[in-house]
Amino acid sequence: MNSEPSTPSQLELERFLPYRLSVLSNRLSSAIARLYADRFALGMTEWRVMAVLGRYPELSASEVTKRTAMDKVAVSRAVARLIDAGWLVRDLHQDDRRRSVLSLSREGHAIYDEVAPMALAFEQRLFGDMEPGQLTQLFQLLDRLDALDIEAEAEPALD
Amino acid sequence: MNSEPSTPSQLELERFLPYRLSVLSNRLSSAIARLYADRFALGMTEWRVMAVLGRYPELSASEVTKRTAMDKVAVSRAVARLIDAGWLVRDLHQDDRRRSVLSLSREGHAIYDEVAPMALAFEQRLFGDMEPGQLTQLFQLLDRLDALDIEAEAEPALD
DNA sequence: GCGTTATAGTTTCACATGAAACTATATGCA
DNA sequence: TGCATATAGTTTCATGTGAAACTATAACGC
Repeated sequence: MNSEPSTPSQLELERFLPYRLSVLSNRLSSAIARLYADRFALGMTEWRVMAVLGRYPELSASEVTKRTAMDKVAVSRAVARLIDAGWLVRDLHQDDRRRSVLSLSREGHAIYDEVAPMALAFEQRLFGDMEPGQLTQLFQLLDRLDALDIEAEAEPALD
Repeated sequence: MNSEPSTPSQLELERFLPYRLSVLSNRLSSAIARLYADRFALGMTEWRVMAVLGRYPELSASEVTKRTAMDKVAVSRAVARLIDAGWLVRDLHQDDRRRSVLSLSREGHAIYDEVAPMALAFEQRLFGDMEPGQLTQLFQLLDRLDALDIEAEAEPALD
């Protein structure tokens, strides 16, 4: 699967960047999931919610939605399961009773404290030996792509 | 969502590369899917099968599986749907009647000829303005990560 | 205040997906 | 040959997922 980019005129899956990213990212995601799925009964969506709340407690569900780039249905379900498991507590916002206020429970935080370092070590293992400059470039690329308004492109006027 | 890498000790989703890749790749995939999902009744798995067979006809299902990095169940289903739609034809291998021999039909190839350039244009729009050297580095990074034996890491001995 | 509209979050439904079981064919070996 | 094992591909089943509908609360306009 080696490759050399150069404005190809034929679609070559191995050299097609969106495809390469998709395959890679799926591999990484399931490898990371293996860090916690077996030991704790924890899916990727649930772990993402915990990861955000471990760092930023007291978020509402929609704030979690924004930070995790998951949709609100997924967050709702993940939160329900986490509360059910006792790893998350939900309060209501004082001034706006529609909003929830989510935080990890003591047990949830214990899991977070165990899983987060494993995730970081994993990342370190993958990218740790890159030169700082390259890493910076990679992040700049990611930032640039994130900022791109991709959706509007496909259809001139999407309803 | 800006970021600067530096062996962080806290898990910050915005700076966690596997997460960033996952979010980006999902965005790209659905943007590309929008290129064909509406116009033709075509899912991502089916398009990937068509993309491979458009370039390399006469593959077996398991060869498609390898080239698309999809699992064989997904390929099997995609192939069934594509045959049903009349975009794919399946023969049996002469010497090994377990193996199928898959190729796009005339209609399937017409669709391929229409979608493939759109996909390439999309890629070009995203990555076209990168410097060649940077692109080469990106591909080298992808190749390196693809080659990494990630799975074995999570559990010392996975049964 | 009161009707309209917006927002937070949940539930429903229809569909996609992966693991495991299964069928069919081929290969290895006594 | 005939039995064990491997491989190609399909089907089944249980679970995950997003879009749309829905409920509840808040904000806005008059």
